[in-house]
Amino acid sequence: MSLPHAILTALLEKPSSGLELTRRFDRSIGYFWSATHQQIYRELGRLEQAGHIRALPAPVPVRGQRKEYEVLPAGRAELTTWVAGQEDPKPLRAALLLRMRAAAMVGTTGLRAELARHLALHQDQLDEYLLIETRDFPAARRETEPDRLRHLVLRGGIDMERFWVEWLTSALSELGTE
Amino acid sequence: MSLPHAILTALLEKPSSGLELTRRFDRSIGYFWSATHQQIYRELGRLEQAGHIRALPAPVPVRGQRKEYEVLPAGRAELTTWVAGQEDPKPLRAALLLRMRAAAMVGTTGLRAELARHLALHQDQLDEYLLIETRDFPAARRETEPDRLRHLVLRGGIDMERFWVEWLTSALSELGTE
DNA sequence: CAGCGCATGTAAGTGGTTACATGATTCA
DNA sequence: TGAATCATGTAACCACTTACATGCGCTG
Repeated sequence: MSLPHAILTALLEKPSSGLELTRRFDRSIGYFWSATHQQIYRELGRLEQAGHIRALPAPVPVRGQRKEYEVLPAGRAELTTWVAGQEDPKPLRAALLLRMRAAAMVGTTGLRAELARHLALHQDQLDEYLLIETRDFPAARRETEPDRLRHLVLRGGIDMERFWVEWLTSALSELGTE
Repeated sequence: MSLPHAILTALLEKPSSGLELTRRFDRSIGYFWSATHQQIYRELGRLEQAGHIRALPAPVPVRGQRKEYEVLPAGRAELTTWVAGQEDPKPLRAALLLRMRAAAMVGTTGLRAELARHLALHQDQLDEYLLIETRDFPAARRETEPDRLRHLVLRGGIDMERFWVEWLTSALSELGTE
């Protein structure tokens, strides 16, 4: 039940339309909670139904017409409650690790290429995060609490990508060139 | 579409019944691809249907009677093909990071406790993995390729937990005691 | 033979993915 | 005015989760 709270957070940061949200999920929010536009529209409907958000007054509500949403007090309250809640970490779900374990039984044919491909992808992602860090969080901007929190989140993404880059590098070197 | 391949791998390592598989998923396999017994039974049915596995001959096939499965050549071939396949890494899905980002908007009340709780959980998991490592992968057992691969997988789990422990530690210290 | 644990299943609900549909706006 | 793009949505499907159902075998 995290998507609605992801949307509430995004809308608190800045009121947006469905498509704007989709783009912001593709960029920042989606780095730790991705969502497609179909999910987002469905959830926007539910949140409006529940009285957590509302569409800003528009002349005529027609399909295809841009609709901007903002968070209502009830929505902010809901999010505040959720922040204080508990949820156990989900066990890791890594198909690549599974592939490697399977390779232990049926041979490593084709595995190396996939490891190298993932290494490149994670390296790219890491570079992108580091770019965002220098752009959005220069030393001067790490003063206020909200900024420190958002920076911590980004640090999480950065360190996660570092983990993958290091693990993949060592895996490739251990597998050798064959 | 990874669950059937997880099951094929497990059954290649050792033919098992549904419940045995469930237990093994709770232990080793589930550390990177978890599954409940309901998923496993359903998938066993599909795999048998597809001719990838078969139930070992039993006197009378009755409900409630233990059924042992083994992998057929077609199943091994399917797994071999899958190992050589490609699949992009799924974006991270971490509710805790989302909570922190939400906290940047509505305040950190209750957040610290949850971070501390997760830290303890990840620390425990890390300890368990390290125990498994010393037990199952002493230096002497890292010779053969299958063992080296399985050890790499475990190393992935270990380093992932280390990442969380380190990130949570630094997050807690940065948040202060308040 | 009652109760409990083992083992295999069924059913309903939820969240996420993929494919497609439709209206509005802009611009060549 | 036709095509491309923006924007909002519907529908079908699939994997996973949660709750429950049923049968076997052992033990007190």
